[in-house]
Amino acid sequence: MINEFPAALLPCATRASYKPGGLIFRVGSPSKAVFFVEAGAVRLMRRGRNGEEIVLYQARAGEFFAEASIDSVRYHCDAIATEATTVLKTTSADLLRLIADDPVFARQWISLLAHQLRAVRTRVERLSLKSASERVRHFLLAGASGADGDVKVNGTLKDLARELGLTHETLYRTIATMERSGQIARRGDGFRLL
Amino acid sequence: MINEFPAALLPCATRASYKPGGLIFRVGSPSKAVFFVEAGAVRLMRRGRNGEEIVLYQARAGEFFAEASIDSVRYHCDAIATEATTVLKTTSADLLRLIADDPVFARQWISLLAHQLRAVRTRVERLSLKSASERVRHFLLAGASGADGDVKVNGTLKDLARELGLTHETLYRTIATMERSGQIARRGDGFRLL
DNA sequence: CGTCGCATTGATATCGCTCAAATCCGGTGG
DNA sequence: CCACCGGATTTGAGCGATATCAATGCGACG
Repeated sequence: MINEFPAALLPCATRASYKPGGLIFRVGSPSKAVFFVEAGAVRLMRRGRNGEEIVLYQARAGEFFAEASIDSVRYHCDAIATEATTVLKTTSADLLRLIADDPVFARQWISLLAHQLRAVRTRVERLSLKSASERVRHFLLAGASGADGDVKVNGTLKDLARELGLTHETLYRTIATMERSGQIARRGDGFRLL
Repeated sequence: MINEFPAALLPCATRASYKPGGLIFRVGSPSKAVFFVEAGAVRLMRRGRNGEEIVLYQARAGEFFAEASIDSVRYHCDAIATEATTVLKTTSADLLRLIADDPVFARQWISLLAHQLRAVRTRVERLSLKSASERVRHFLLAGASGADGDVKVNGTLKDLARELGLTHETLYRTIATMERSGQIARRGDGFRLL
């Protein structure tokens, strides 16, 4: 897995900084670049016809975003910095050149895309669950990476609610109910499945 | 986009046939191969804890599946033929060799993964919509490829319901309501957004 | 001709959404 | 240091949409 910006691309990359709420690109604009988050966080989102926010992806430090736009003409979503953020951006052309010239990098890039694909499919699976508590349980199972089984939540619970396809009120209530009935334990921003 | 099996892989590929309902691989078994559907259809699915089916992907003729398993140890879902199906299967090792040796194929494979990624993200967006009619509308907008704006539904409406994260009863009712109120038109297995 | 699965519609219950209000907490400016 | 502000968190009340259970028709297929 790539979690550093490839050195071979550094010469062609440009650095950009954004304030919280800053717009990086907009849905429908020509997709010329692929991005890498150096620091901060970026939210990829679209708006439904009623104006509700749909978060497609939340990219954090060390992650690429808009990776799939290499052979797409336009961006399919808005990209907005949720905090103070610096990104590196390369043109699709440069990236394609590196892929063509460097088989090792091509292999890494394929791994990256495959990993993303598995992650998004996991999310589809989660959103296919009909009950709120099942989604929370699925989330905790998938994220069970912490040593003691604790899952740390990045960002606010409100953000998590959006990721789970729930309103924040429902998520708060669901967490409270699951905690009371002894299904999960909570410690600060960490959760554990019991 | 790749819609034929790459000739360079043919020597290393093996062909297999399955009857309707035949099991191709099971969740948790070691992922050694990547598959290509020659004819028929394959459903990638998991089961929730209540036994309900969650369809992750429906692969049809000319499509790969389990593409993301190249650098994964185990399959994360079941693969089942929904009709009489023949597949070509290659080992991950052979595929990786081709990627390393043939930059043009590597490029095509990256396009394939990027395309899959966009498709799954579209589905996440759809599942994030809270109302049944919004999901139907979103589906028809995304699939608006037909000449006269008609979207042909592959498979049964029951399958579509699963893809939209709805029960089949709700989908039937939603379609009926939208048709009565003039939002969509229906002609056999084709639908149009008005 | 019987069976099986899809399509369709009805009745009902439940879960999550919506609107609303109160509290908490971190940051900011005076 | 304190007052204030905005956003997150939490809980309440009520409603509506969707799931669930149930029944029927229909076509395909053996």
